Amino acid sequence: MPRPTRESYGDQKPPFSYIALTAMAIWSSPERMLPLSEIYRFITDRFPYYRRNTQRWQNSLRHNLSFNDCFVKVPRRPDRPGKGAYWTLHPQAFDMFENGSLLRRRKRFKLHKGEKDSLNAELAALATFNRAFLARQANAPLPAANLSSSMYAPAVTICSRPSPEPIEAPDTAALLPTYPRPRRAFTIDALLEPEPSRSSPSPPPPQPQCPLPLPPAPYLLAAQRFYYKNVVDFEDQIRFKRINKEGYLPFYAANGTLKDCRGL
DNA sequence: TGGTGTTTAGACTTGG
DNA sequence: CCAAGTCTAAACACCA
Repeated sequence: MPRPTRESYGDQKPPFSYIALTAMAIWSSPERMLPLSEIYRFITDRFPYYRRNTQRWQNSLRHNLSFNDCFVKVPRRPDRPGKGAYWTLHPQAFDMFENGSLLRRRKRFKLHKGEKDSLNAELAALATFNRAFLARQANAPLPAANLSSSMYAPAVTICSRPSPEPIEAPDTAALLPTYPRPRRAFTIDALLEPEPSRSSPSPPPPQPQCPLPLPPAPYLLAAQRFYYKNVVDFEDQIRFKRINKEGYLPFYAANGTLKDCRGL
């Protein structure tokens, strides 16, 4: 029995749920997040079955994105306006599919209320920041370089393996910025690194000169760390060897991307 | 105005 | 058999 490949489905409906297809699309993207239109494109590119009746399955797919906690909507960067947000997988959802099988999930991925509230608060803060940023930029535009923030889609790079370091459950409280603080590059790295030393011998006390509340709890950094710990290492453990018997994906995760298993 | 996102509802499938 | 998971449809709101 030949291995199922993405090409072998032809016009047949692939044995993947919409959740799995969406996760696959997100997973395959370099930044681990995609706008809705790109998710559509991933699916239609790879599975000819979905090139027809688009209204039906796209409605279902959108339903799944909204309904399932495993998908997280990430606001666009303020300097990259466009239609719709980016979608990513919740960090705890990376192991949602048992042993890499995307046929059926173990169980529904459900956030506890506290977790959901916390996540919503983060995203709401990010959206608020966007609005405040745009309002301020309308008065005094900032150089574009200041916007190379990795907090927004699609600038987060989850696929690149960070330098080896002990990875623990992200302590979001520890990642909260302190106030007041001087203006600095608005990147996660910049926000997390120690305050830059100043050349002046007696630096003035920090002034509350940053009128914008910085977004709290860099959720995306947590996602990045979780990805490194649970997905990148995951590739070394399994390569979907039971692909024929149980219909596992013809892909495996490697270096942050999906590779084709045919020929393994 | 069309694409996007949310919500509800019901039917069907699957696993325990 | 029941609960969980999935699929489909539909209505509606929001926004670029």
